[in-house]
Amino acid sequence: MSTSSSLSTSSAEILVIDDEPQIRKLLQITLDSNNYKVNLAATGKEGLILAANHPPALILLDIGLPDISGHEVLKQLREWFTHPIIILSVQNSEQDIVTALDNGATDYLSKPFRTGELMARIRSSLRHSQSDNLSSIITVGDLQLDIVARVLRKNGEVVKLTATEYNLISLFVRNEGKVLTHQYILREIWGVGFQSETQYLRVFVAQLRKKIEDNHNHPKHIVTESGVGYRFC
Amino acid sequence: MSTSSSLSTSSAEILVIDDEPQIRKLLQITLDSNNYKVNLAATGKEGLILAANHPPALILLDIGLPDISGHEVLKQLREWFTHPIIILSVQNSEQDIVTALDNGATDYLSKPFRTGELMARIRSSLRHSQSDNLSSIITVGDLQLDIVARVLRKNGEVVKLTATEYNLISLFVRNEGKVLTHQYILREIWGVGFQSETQYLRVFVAQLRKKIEDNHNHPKHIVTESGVGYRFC
DNA sequence: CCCGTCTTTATAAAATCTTTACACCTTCTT
DNA sequence: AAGAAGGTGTAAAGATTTTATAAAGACGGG
Repeated sequence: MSTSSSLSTSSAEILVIDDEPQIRKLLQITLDSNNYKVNLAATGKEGLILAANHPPALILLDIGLPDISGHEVLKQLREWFTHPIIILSVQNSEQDIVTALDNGATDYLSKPFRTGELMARIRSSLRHSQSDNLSSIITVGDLQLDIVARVLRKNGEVVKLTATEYNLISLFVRNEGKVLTHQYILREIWGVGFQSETQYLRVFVAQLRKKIEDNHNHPKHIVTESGVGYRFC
Repeated sequence: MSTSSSLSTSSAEILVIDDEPQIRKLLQITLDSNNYKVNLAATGKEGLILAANHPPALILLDIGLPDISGHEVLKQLREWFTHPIIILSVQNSEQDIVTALDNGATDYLSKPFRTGELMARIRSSLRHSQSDNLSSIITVGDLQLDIVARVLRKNGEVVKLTATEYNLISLFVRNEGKVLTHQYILREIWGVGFQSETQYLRVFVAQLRKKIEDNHNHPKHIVTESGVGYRFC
């Protein structure tokens, strides 16, 4: 996966998947002038192939594609592609946005967009995905996650976790401050097909809380968002 | 993308569709002196033709037209026209207003109206249609909605909201400045079939106000439009 | 076969949603 | 301008859904 080393902030490779020629043109010019290497795909199928053959540092994906739905492309990409995917969608399609975020989109932008804003988002997303990779230790409050060693520490002491527990806390830590829906978590940890097994999640969240919270009756790290999911702080 | 650039705030083109000569005259003078370019249509048919031949930045539409009903004009316009349409209606025709808003009107004004208020509404609508580029963080006054993280902040602090409360404030924030009818809100949040449950809405608006308004007896954000719906500012 | 881990079941507790009741405020009528 | 009528705000009780937790059963690697 991380063969595709996103180099220093500029000169990173970006894959654009969009069926509208004028948008592709605009993005090509804009990204080019910002020192990104650009690859273009006009269809979902083409995008999937290009991404697989030559994994970019970031993907810009139009959700309204003609051949395969952008949502489907996103799902297939997310089975292996861990770098940022920014969604482009037409205005006011709230449902599209929610679905896309639930399917693992990093961020989104509504068309029409100002190119300046797009560039800011690209920079921000790349910065994030880099710092994820570079510093293998992420610290949140009294917790430290060592991604390379696959170890969690609380106040310096190793917390003994099972594989699933580790995967879960890792997902939480990497998405600090963001509400993760039950479905999203289940898909990330257990895989597609387990999205209705919310009870698994409850059991493992309870176990994690016993191990990482000072007072597991008043959890400060793993916060319940009733009816939606959990948020890690 | 931004091909249909409505120019800088003034000198934008406005199309007035109204059968009453004295209203047309008044609007012509008022708009003119505010640096808008004005086109006038006396009938619905004429208005549709003018709009199609030369799309304006905003349309002022009288709902009580003699030839085609204003509602019909609105519907036909909304099949392709995405810029603001402000409705003018006679007093006491709340049903007309609600229907128009449901059909995609941006805002409404009851005749007789103060020209100052009309200008304010026009400015507000134009400002919106220019920058309705939803970014993943939308700021309105002291509130910030982070759609990606699914979190609302007030002065930087996270506001604890239930799922329904969040859905509601999200709808409001994404439609800032626009009147949302009870029916529309109920349909968006609870789904079709709940459109007569206006009491739900009152309860949840009250709860939201307690959480986001400085003084919930004098709400500044969620404003009541009596008989019609709510407007978020 | 044993041990650690995952899955499933059961149930108590918590949070949220719905409904009711009533006071209050607007708007319209006279 | 006063009263009536209808719309709105709020608290709180009841109903429902969602969540937490323990503990039993199932599974699989060594």
